[in-house]
Amino acid sequence: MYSIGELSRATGVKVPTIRYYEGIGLIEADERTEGNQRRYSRAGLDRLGFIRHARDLGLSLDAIRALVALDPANHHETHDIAETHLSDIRARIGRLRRLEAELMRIVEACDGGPGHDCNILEAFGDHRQCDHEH
Amino acid sequence: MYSIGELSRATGVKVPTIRYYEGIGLIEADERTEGNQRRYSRAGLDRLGFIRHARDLGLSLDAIRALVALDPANHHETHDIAETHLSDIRARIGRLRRLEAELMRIVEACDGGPGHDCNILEAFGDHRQCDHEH
DNA sequence: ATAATTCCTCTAGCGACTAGAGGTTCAAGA
DNA sequence: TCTTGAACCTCTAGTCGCTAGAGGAATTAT
Repeated sequence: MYSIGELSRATGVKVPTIRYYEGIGLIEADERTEGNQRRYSRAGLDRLGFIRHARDLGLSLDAIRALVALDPANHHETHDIAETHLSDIRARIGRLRRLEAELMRIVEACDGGPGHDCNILEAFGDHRQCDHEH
Repeated sequence: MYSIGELSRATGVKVPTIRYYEGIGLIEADERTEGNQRRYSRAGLDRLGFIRHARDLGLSLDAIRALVALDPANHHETHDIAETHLSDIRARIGRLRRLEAELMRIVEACDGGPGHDCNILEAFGDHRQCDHEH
């Protein structure tokens, strides 16, 4: 049996976060001591490790809740959740790439040299110089 | 002079958001009518447009606050803020690319076919299969 | 004059935590 | 066995960048 602190060190999830997860019904302690302290089994540790990993992958707690509630035999849904998230990530990469291009344009609006004419602030404010919508 | 609704339509920033920006001291109405309604000048509109654009670029309100407080002649700092943000965005793209690779691995852990052995949930939970840290 | 629309302030909620107060329990050493 | 100190407990409130809603006042159009 692990204490909450041991669980925290083993998974990398902070102690208050573990309690927060319990508060929203994502995990539960397997037992409590006489003095009301949480004790976790190996299964509890694995479950939290799973959640940690999924969070690192960027899934929302809601998506994770769906994931852990799944019948392990029913992997269609698991697949769906993973694929939905994959396309989300791809969309985000695309958006960030466009931002990157625009920021490069803005930074290049000024070469940083002294006594130089620089319109970087104007470039920041001006939508019309962008060739894409946002 | 523009009403808050006109400002909202012109910039694409929602009315409650404009009031929120005022609440945190980012903008101010140039005047109030007898009946206490906000009225904005063209300069106010431009300022909000600037903020909108910078938000779209992913800058935090704090970064924007720094940006609008700058002396326009001092473009070193402006440059710095833009470049810092640019490298932030590049780091985020890198991270998302790694997540993409891992999610692809996870999705491929199951071909979705019926009656097939699928370890997608295990793949989700298992850090050891990743070749990178997170 | 009336009706429709926009506006006002204020409070509370979202996700996913994080920080702190104030008090209790546990584990290890003397 | 006692004592210390670390770890634990619950509870509330704060973070960021909004968004939603209540309940009422002002403006605009007919």
